[in-house]
Amino acid sequence: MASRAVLDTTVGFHIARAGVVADAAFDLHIGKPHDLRRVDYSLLMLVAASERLAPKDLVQLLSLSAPKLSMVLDRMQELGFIDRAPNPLDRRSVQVTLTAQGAKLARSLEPVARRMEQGLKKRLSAADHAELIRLLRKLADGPPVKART
Amino acid sequence: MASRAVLDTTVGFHIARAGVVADAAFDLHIGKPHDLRRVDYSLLMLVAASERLAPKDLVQLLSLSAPKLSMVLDRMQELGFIDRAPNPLDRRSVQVTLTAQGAKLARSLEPVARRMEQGLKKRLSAADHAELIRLLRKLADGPPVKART
DNA sequence: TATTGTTATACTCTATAACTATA
DNA sequence: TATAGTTATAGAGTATAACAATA
Repeated sequence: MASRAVLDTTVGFHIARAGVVADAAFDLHIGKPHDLRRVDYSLLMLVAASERLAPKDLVQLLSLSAPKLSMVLDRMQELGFIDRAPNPLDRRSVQVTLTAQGAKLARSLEPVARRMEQGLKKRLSAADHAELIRLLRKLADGPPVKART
Repeated sequence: MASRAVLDTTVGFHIARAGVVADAAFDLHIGKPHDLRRVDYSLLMLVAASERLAPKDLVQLLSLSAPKLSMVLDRMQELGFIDRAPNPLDRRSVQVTLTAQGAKLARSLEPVARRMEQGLKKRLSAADHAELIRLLRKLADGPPVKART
């Protein structure tokens, strides 16, 4: 039997495997109980943290295509969690804000999210948890992948 | 502006963001040049490492549904990279093996995969890279998420 | 009756292009 | 002409259930 050395040292493979666990934790604590998808939750928390964001910003922050974001915003608006209003300074642009209901939901999800992370402490110590996030951020925020100039 | 403390300490959010970078590196080095999807590549390398695996094993290792795996195996078989044969000890079960062509491809992808990981060294030092994989494995292989008994 | 694997189906996600309105 | 956002469409991924073969 050949070695699994290659796959075992491939970061992407392990990110995908860890993602399965993180997704299960999300579904258990947030997705199922609150009927939210990962992208709904992330969008909600990002708008909560920034007060108002343009779709363009959210496309960047969530790594979504513009069309997909439009659909997510449609759903979140129908659910009454967000509002869309034209930006008075540039009427091409839209300002996304939370409704009172959306802000209430975001606040109520904060302790839920903390419980979710606590649940992962069965697998990762607090130090491991912090270090994992530090390394994931370093990978995500580093210089672009291609651009071999 | 409210704080992003919650999202910033949510492992799943950072796994998703890092996954974007890892996926871009995969597409650049392996996906585009060799016309392989992530699941094709992982399957190829897993079968190469184990000589023969049952679909049941691959479902577990790749976190796929059984129907999706069937479709992946169909495609990889049509491309001539794998064979399927009934297990003589239990004819319900199937043995998946690499063809000569599949084994050749797997070997040729080893240096490519190493180059891909080298490319990530612009973002992560060698020590960071190893530590990140250690923590991701710990998260992926820990005790089940639910089972609150 | 249970297990392995496949086929069928519907639903969601993703990527691209075309379109509207504003600048 | 360029940009922000939406709509339309087609392709790929995902989940569920129904099925066939074997144990």
